[in-house]
Amino acid sequence: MPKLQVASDKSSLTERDWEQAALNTIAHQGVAALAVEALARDLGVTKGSFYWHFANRDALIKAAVMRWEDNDIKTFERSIAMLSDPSSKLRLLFRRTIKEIQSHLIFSALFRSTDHPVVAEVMQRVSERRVSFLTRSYEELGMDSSAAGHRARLTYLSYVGFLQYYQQFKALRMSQQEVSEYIEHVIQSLIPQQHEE
Amino acid sequence: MPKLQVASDKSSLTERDWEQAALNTIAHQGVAALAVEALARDLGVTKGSFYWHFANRDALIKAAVMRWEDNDIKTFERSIAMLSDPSSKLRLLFRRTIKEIQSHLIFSALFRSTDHPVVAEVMQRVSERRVSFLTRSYEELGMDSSAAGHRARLTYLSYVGFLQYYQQFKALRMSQQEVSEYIEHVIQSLIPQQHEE
DNA sequence: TTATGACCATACGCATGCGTATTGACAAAT
DNA sequence: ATTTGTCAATACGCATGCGTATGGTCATAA
Repeated sequence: MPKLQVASDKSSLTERDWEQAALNTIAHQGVAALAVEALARDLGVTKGSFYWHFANRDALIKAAVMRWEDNDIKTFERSIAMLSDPSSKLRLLFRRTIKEIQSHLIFSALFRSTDHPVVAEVMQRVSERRVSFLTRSYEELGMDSSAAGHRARLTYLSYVGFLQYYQQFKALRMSQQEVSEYIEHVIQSLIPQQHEE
Repeated sequence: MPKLQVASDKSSLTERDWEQAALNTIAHQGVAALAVEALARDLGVTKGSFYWHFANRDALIKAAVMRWEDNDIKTFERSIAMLSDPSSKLRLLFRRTIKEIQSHLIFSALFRSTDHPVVAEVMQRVSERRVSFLTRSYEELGMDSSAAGHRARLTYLSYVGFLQYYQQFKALRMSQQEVSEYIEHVIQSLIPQQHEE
């Protein structure tokens, strides 16, 4: 009979554990660097165990990436989507860029690995959702549909570029302070200000 | 005695030929996908030839990437640097994003491969040069030093993000027309307008 | 206490890709 | 005509990494 695995019981591994470890590797070294034998080593077992839990490497990637997407959606809906003022939404979203680093690192790594079909599919959906959200927010701030769409793309793509730059040259330049100032500049530059007279 | 190779003489290959082929592969499949045996196949020879021209794979990457950087600098200095009006410089630079696709594809591919030390070094220099140029241009347009720096980063990183998105989902969405409109929106949004009264 | 199912180790086959060693072909110089 | 230097083919060794096959351990259910 199947065993009921409790969180603290680390006597044996579950699919979840493997997916979690996979996401960790992806975050720091990218999808290409994800090797099952290395992963098994990290988890203190051999790959004989891996192939009991998953059919192959691709199945792991798929499961891990979809778990990330799921978590991404839930986190978003528990925070930003609950705000009503569009300007506040955007500001919070922008400032989020430097919090919850792990999730952003995964995002960035996945964005660079769209040669893998499953990853491409997921990043497709993620991009669409985020750009749509941004477009709606800019429309609510009074921009016309066309401008809002372009501004949404500009916003999203500057986010993509920032993460890539920040991740790859991280030991480099730009203190935490500078990053904060940069984000505030972006807020000033991209979010239309409401001058109520 | 060494043979003097003319451009049209394709009876045998030169270092340049290998570097050119390497850059082409990098542009379309990234640095990681660069394999000497596959490259030799593309050039119609075997790898026995490759190791006569280069010590190893890394030497090829280094030579190819540095050739690209060199060409990048020269192209820049032959066009944009020659303009005097900073606003014109920036506009031309932005609109360049959709021309000379090959060079942009290489840029984007290299930016995703900074795990390779030589590539990291080159992209480091390239990034610095471009951000510096943008910063100076924005300052010439009247922005203060701090704002100009941030705006330069925002500009550069949105460029990085755009290329990555455009490359990876290229068959997808966004017609040439849409891209043009997007670029014009970016120009409007990021370049301060001179209202002379 | 025996049997079953969950989890893992060991050992293998196979493909890819780097780098080396050796030999060959062919043009230009002597 | 012979030699020398340039470019390339062939064949090998080696490492990595995927996937499979098979057997072992250990808890729990019967």
